[in-house]
Amino acid sequence: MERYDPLKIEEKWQKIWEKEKPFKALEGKEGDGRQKMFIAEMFPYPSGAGLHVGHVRNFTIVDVLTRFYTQQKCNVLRPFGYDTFGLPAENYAIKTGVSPKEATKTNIDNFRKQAKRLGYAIDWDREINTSDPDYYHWTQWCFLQLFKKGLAYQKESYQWWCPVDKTVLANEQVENGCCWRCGHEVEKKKMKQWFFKITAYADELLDEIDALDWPEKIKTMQKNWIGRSEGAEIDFEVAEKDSKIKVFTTRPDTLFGASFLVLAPEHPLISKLINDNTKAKVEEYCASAIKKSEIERQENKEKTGVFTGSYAINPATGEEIPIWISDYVLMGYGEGAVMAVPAHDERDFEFAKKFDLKIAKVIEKSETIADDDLCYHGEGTLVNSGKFNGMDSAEAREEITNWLESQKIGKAKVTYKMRDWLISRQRYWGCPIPIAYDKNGKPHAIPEDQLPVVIPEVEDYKPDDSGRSALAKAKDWLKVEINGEEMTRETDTLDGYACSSWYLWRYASPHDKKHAWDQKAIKYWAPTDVYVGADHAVAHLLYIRFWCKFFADEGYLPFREPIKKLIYHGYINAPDGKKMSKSKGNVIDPLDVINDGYGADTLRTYEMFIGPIELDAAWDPRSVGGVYRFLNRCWTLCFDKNVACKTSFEEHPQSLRGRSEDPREDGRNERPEKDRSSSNIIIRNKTIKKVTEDIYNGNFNTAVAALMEYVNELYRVSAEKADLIALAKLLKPFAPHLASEMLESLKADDEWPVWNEKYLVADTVEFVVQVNGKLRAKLSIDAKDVKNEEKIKKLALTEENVKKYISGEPKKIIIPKNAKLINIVA
RNA sequence: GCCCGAGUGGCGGAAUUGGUAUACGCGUUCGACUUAAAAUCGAAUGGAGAAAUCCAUAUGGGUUCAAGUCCCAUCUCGGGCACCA
Repeated sequence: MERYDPLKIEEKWQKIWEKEKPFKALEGKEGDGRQKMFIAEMFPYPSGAGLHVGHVRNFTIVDVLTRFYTQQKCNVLRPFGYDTFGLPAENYAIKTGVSPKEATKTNIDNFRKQAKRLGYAIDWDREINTSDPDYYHWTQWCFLQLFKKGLAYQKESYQWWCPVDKTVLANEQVENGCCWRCGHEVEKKKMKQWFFKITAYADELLDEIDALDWPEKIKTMQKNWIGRSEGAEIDFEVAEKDSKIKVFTTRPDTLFGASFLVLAPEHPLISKLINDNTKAKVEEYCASAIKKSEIERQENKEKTGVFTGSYAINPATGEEIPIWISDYVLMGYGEGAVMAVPAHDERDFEFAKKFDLKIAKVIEKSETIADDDLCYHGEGTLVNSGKFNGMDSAEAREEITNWLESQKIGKAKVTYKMRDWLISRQRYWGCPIPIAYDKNGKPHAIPEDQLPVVIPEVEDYKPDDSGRSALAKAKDWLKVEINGEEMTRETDTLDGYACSSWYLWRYASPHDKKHAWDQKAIKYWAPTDVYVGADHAVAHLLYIRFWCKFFADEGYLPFREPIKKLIYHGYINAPDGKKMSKSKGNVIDPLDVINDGYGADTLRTYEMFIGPIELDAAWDPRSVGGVYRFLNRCWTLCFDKNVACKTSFEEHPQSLRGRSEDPREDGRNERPEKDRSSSNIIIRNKTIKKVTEDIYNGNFNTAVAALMEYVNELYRVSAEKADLIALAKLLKPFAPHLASEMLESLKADDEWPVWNEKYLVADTVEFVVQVNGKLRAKLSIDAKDVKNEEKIKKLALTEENVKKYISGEPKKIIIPKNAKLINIVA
């Protein structure tokens, strides 16, 4: 027998797949009648380091599903692409002078080569690359659609600015007050920037989460991120001045207890509220608060603030209340101003204590609540609240809101934590925003027939502190004529997340020169049936939902949710459980694992076996060896005739067909192999069922375990040809090269096998006998008697070891429907 | 602080959703083959005990004929959010 040589057989099959393209998605009529499946991973950023084990986990999950559905004769679209804009390529360019375009090409070539080495069932004719002008042409087109509808707009405001990468960042890209890319502390900078109005879809994004087949964890994170709060907007008149301050509160029921107002330091009305006495102090406070970094704010949560010198009038009590400024009030949320109710809000309470402000109790908690805190923020009964006294707080929220509305000084309002999506980046290596400015600085869309706006080559990629990207250095490129008018191009590029907010739809018609996506193709393929990834729980997965809803509204998409099922997997860590990183020197290179002689099949199968897919897992080199042993045993079973098929194939012509699971009802039951064979049918059918269901449910680790059990069992009972065929078919999604080799030698196709329920039951069934819930005996019951409770009871009660624990008549005997078990209560 | 998860052998992890706890793999031990080693094959492997049996799913209670699974409290770890009014 030839020994298992993964490197040799993998090369052989990869050559065949390269030539025959068996994974090409069928178009139009060819695919008719088959169920379509669109499966994709979150496309990778092709780094210079090549694939890492995390990519392999990601891509292998997709591959297992792709092959599983392909073997079931579905028409599967499994494309591949590269998310290529971004800082690493640009920083590499700054360091080495190699253009990002060139570096990207090298990296893509390497990624493609490595992905092919892993034997992935990819339709390579559908590759996309976000930095290809043929692609970003349509990213710019998408931008213009949003711009036309007013959903892409400019706003001057304070934004997170990374002083190292010299660009602004979206809220989602600031982690613990630091830049998500370089880790440096971010600063606030006031700039005019482009935004996408994602908040216009806040309600729909929230409402449709529940129906998605996504992990609960992600759904909860998105809900929290959107952060919907219901409450009221209330106008407070400023005393002796002709202006109003709007506040947002979720507790209008506490209005009578509002004893001062607090504004955010960025609040636009501040300049009107100060007087000669307070001016200097207020201006100093605001300037320093705005300058504070997020980390400084987090470290020092002690309340600070300053009095403006003005008073507002509480519309409920008519009382004059002081207006303060504090950085605990955020300009970006609600109205950037709050009515402070220190008796019933922790933060207002702290502030009032510190600055010795009035605390007025308006909610009486019920006596059953043991809460001695001076500040009570729960529900209760209204007191000191005029005509609302005695009312329940929940009811009072509605009643007071109604009263405010009748007085035209307030109304019910819903507010979200989510802000609009900041998309401007002051970087070179990104999709240029297709906008130009006229002499007056007014933005105009670049006409669609002038797209794409191609990234110009520049000498120096380095950004500076000007707040403009390196594109500003391409002087000729900056000038553009629109409708005969000379204009200057926008030099900001789009956040990379914009490029990945529509790429799934591009896969439907990746080479379309006239449209972002072809209507017929998108109708057939989308939405994505299964999407696999890690990370990006909020940002990417929220943005793509937002664009989907927008383009559905515009009539370009026939669905409102882009992803039916989401598989969100954990990371693979180093053997010590720590994150793999170059600096720690604990990185496992998947290509090394392959080339060490284990091969791609072992690597793939190991990563599916490593643990539950949603959990992080630590790399264990010894377990890799265990999986290799398993595949080796499969090989031996199939190709070493001394182990496998001790009875030669020719004696069982009926099982040569491989598909029949009913070979023994033809009068040949007298054969001595009868017993062996019937036990083979049972384990074979059990395994087919288990593996099929596990893959459906994403339990890849137990699917592999079931295959291992099957192989162990086949070593014990010795395999029939039908066993080997079933094994190879079930193994193919995980170890496609080995399985192909086996199927070729067995002269079988790879159609997914089907189990037959009637073969799942053996002739005799083992019953467990419990006394008071403790295992005391086991019975062997004839399959035909499993429903015969009287017989089972009788048999159980005659067991010596059962009698021992029973004195007299049993009180109760329970035989559950769904378990082979009898429990005697003595 | 708030909101989610999760705690099972020496290790990674199974357990039909309330029904035989520890599948599968790793590791360890013994045996076969070999001059020898590797590879491979076979056996054993939660703890205590000679055995019957008893004790074990983070801890303490509870519900149930029956709890890893459900309920209450506590502890520990991981993740997310974090002055969002």
